[in-house]
Amino acid sequence: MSDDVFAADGRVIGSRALATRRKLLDATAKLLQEQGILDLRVVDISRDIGSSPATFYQYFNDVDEAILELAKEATEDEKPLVALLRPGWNESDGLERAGRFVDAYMAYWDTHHAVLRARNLKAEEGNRYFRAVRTEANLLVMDALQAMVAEGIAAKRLSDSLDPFTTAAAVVAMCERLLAFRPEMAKRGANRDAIRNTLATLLYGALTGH
Amino acid sequence: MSDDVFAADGRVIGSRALATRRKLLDATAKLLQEQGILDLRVVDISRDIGSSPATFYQYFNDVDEAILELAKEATEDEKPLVALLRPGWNESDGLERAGRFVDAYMAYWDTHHAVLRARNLKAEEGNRYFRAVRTEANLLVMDALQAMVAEGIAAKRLSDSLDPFTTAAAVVAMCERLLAFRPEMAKRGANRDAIRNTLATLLYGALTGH
DNA sequence: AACCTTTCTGACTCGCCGTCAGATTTTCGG
DNA sequence: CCGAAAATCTGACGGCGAGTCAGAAAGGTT
Repeated sequence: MSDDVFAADGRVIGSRALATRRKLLDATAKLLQEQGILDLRVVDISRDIGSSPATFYQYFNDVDEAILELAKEATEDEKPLVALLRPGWNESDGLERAGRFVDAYMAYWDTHHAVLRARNLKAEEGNRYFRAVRTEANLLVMDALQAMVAEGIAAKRLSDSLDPFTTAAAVVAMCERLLAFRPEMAKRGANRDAIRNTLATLLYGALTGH
Repeated sequence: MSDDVFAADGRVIGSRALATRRKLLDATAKLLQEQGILDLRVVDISRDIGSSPATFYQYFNDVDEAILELAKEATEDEKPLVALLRPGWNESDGLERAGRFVDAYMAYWDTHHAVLRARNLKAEEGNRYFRAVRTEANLLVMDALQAMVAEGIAAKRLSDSLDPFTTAAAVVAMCERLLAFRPEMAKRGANRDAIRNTLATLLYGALTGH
């Protein structure tokens, strides 16, 4: 296993090329945020770094491949969130623990909003690579959630008609959707605190039965 | 308000043209299901009805406009679901009522799966018309859900840290996501009954506090 | 049948994608 | 510091589907 980075044709690239590749990725992230994924053309990304489309294709087979790389980078930042999901929310400070998790998840989404929405969009479209990255990221959180649900069922705090995997998927669905839609929900009167507290209360309820 | 149907250039169309338009819509729905929204080209839709691309553009400015029409038709079938969402789930048959709603919602998604996913995809992409159709459809259900949440809070069964609108959005998010993902979740071991019962239990819990 | 309206389509232009041959820049042994 | 080899970059081109338009075909009316 090496840390070598490859060009689109498979060869290992040197430091100059690596810098060019990095510039392309940064430009992709920037344009993704500024003008959305639909108007993201290779010619624009290339122009942004003062280069030609052919250069882009030296490093990525298409725009999706660049976005996929950004999505993988974002997944790294999700890993620390799992530490906040440990059994024990049924104790007296459970609701506060739920709130801390929601805060961290919101901060994560704020940082990577454009890339995460693009990732989910591509996954929805059926792109297998984005599906895989998304699933990997979600499973990080879902594994921890499943354990909490299973514990709740074993302790008879939660109904045994709950399937732990499906419950975990539902919880992640709530979180992702409310955070992905936060800007639009604000227009309908749901501000940051309302979302934060509602989400924390719902998570606390679904995971502890209280 | 008339029921006249218009061509892309705004003129009212006759019965022959109406039939052609209908054929184009049906072909669009068929190909949407068969090959997904990404490979849905105007040339294919036209060829499917034995016509030319120019004919398609007589009735729709682009493929999105045809899909939008299909999405509006699907919304009609969602309206009856609201009748299943009435306050009173806190009574002894509450869980059964939740189950009946989930059954109806699952049947609705089974029927319109391809169109609803396409609608949500376009809404995610930021298309304002698809956003509007989706919001209209979701508000049908969310209004009823909000009323149930508000009642639960008033009766002290639910925490007052829940925002009714946000809670309704979260519930819809759970439902849509689990149903949209049902085929993929099945591969990870969550079958139809597991999803049905988990969803009913979670809804019952979030809306009644039990 | 002659004429008018509605509907349909062949053929065209346009813009972006992705490729490739060759130009340019960097690296490195001597 | 030079020249050759390797690495990197790019101008120019072919291809494909979108969308347009002038005129052909079909249908309706008297």
